[in-house]
Order: sequence, then C-alpha cells, then structure tokens
Amino acid sequence: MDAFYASVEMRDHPDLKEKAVVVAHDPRKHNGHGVITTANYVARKYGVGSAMPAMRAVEQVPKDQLVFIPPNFEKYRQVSAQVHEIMHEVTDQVESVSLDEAYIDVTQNKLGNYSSIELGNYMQQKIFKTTKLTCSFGVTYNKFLAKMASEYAKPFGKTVILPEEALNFLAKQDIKKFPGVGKKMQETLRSMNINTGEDLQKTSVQTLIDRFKKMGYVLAMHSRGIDLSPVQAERQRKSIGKERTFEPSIFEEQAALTQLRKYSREITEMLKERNLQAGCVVLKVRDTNFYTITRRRMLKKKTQDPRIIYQEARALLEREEDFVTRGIRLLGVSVTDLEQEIYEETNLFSTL
DNA sequence: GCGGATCAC
DNA sequence: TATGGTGATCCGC
Repeated sequence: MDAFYASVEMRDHPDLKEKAVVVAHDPRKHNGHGVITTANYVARKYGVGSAMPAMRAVEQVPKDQLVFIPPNFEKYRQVSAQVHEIMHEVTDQVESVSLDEAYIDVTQNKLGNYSSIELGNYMQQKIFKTTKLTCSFGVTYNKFLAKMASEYAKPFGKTVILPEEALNFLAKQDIKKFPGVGKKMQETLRSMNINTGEDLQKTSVQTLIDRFKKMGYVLAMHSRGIDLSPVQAERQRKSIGKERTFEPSIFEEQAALTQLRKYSREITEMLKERNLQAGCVVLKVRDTNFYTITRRRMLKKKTQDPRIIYQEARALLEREEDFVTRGIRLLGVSVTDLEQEIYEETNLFSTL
C-alpha cells in the first residue's frame, strides 16, 4: 500500500483568519496552536476568563479591550469540502480524520500512471490554487508513517519515507510525536528513560506490552515501522453528542432541564439526517470543581424520538441532585449504540 | 454493560 | 492558574 497523509493549514486561510481572536492591542499572532488554545491563552492573559464564554458574550465585551470572534465553522466546512473534492479527483480511498486532515491510499488512482509523489504534488498545488491554503503531506508505505512524515513536512512541504529509511527516521523522533502518546504516556515513558523512537526500538515488545497493554504493543510496532491498518474510506459514526460549558454555572434544575431538551432535539436532528437510531443515552455532568461524571442507560428499544432521549437524560440527571446544588459547569448528552434505521416499515405507512 | 481515563483534533 | 467541544478507544470492574 502506498499511504498518504495530508494535513491542511486551515488557519492560514484569509477568510478564516479572524476565527481565533482579534485583540485590540495585542500584537500576538497565532502561535501555531489550535484556535481555542490561542483564544484561551489571550483570554487568560487579559484576565477575562476562558475564551468560550467570552466569545459567546462578544457583544458585552468592552470595545477598547478584547474582541472575541467565534470560529466560523460553516466556512471551515465549506473549504474542507473543496479540499476533499480535490482529493477525490485522485481516489475515493480517502479517510478523513478531521476537517483538515486525511489519509489517502494512493495505491491506485483515477488519473493515470503517476507516482504517489506526483499525485501528492498535484493535490498540494491544486489545493493551494483553489483555496490559497498550504498543506503538507507524507508519502510512504503505511498510515502511521505517512502521518509522521506529514507532520515533519509542515507547513508546505512533503516527506517521502522509503521502507529502508523508516527505522532511521523513527529513531530520531521524540516520543511525543508518536500518535497515541499524550501527556500521561509521555510521562511514564520518560520515567522509563524512553525519550525517542530509538529508545522505543531498543525496548522489548514484551516490556512495552507489560507496561501499556494494547497501546504498548501498538507503540512497539509503530516504532519499528509497522502498521497494518487499512485506509478506511467509509467509517461509521459510533456516537453523537452535545455538550456545553456554562459560565456562570447552572444552579437551577429547570435551567438544566431546558438544556437537556435542547440537546435532545439537536441530537435527534443529527440522527435523522443520518438515518440512525440510538440505543443508549449518556449524560455528562461537571461541577464547579471540575469533577466530572458520565452516567448511561441502555434503551429497551432503539429510538429517534427526542422525548425518549430527554426522558432518559432527565432521569439520569435527577439521580445526581448534588450537582445542581454544587453548580453545573458543564452539561452534555450523547447517544451511542447507533444503528442504521430500517426504512421498510416507515415507507410502507408513509406512502399510504 | 458501565464509568473513568486518555488521546486527537 | 484555569482548564472548549466532539468523538474514539482502552481498561478494570
């Protein structure tokens, strides 16, 4: 397989630039982190609390101080669709990871007898021409390496890794570059004196399994350049959820219930768009101390009915009265155990 | 099956 | 010191 990973630098788009924060007096520009991170950083620096509530309250923010502009997700989606269109010119084997990243299996392509690198160049150029966005890409023999290679090529380059080069390339990488290695795993690995890909390569597979179970195995394989996972063009969604942070927190049960009703409606809409039925309702609550729980309940029958989702969510919340007393900072509902809705019955009746 | 933890974006 | 929203996966029970 010739895998390919493309990462588009969306924040460079002229129409998306305003998405983060416009700060009246702050010379600071995007620092390379995510939108919200940037916004939070500035919010913190200016002591106006966290960014999201501030963005919601954009009208009330004094003009001479900070102006928060909420991200324009519609625009994001629009540009993302353009990018995906270009990718699909090459092949339909596109596994989108997020709005601006995708794995592409270019073992076969629609355009003709071109090398993976030529196909990459083509997409990169076309994306730049049509959207003015730069993107980086990696070309190599599996997904994992392609992602690493693409990261290495940021913001507007390409990295090609041949099979015989993989071990050497990986040996030089810091462990935090490996997907799946976040804050916690990094700490543990460093405490074991494992800091680079080379260290991982020198650690026995068994040692990594003993310490990190499945993730250890995956990490061991990755560090040795092995990843057999296929590019999955059609991945089905496994859950749909809505959540929101409240600033100030909610202390009224009625207010919380109103939110639950709203979530239930929104989730139902998404279920209907995708013709899905939910089999389980999950409630998520966080109090003012940031203590967070989730509570779930399987449904007797899969549903698409907002009233049922609301009822379950409400029942779950009512068992957690203390949260209302202590103040709800975050409230969320999601549904899982999704199943494609069967048409036949409904069609039968709706046509009558 | 449930709930917490961790991770990616 | 203050910590957004959405979704996936793993692990222990």
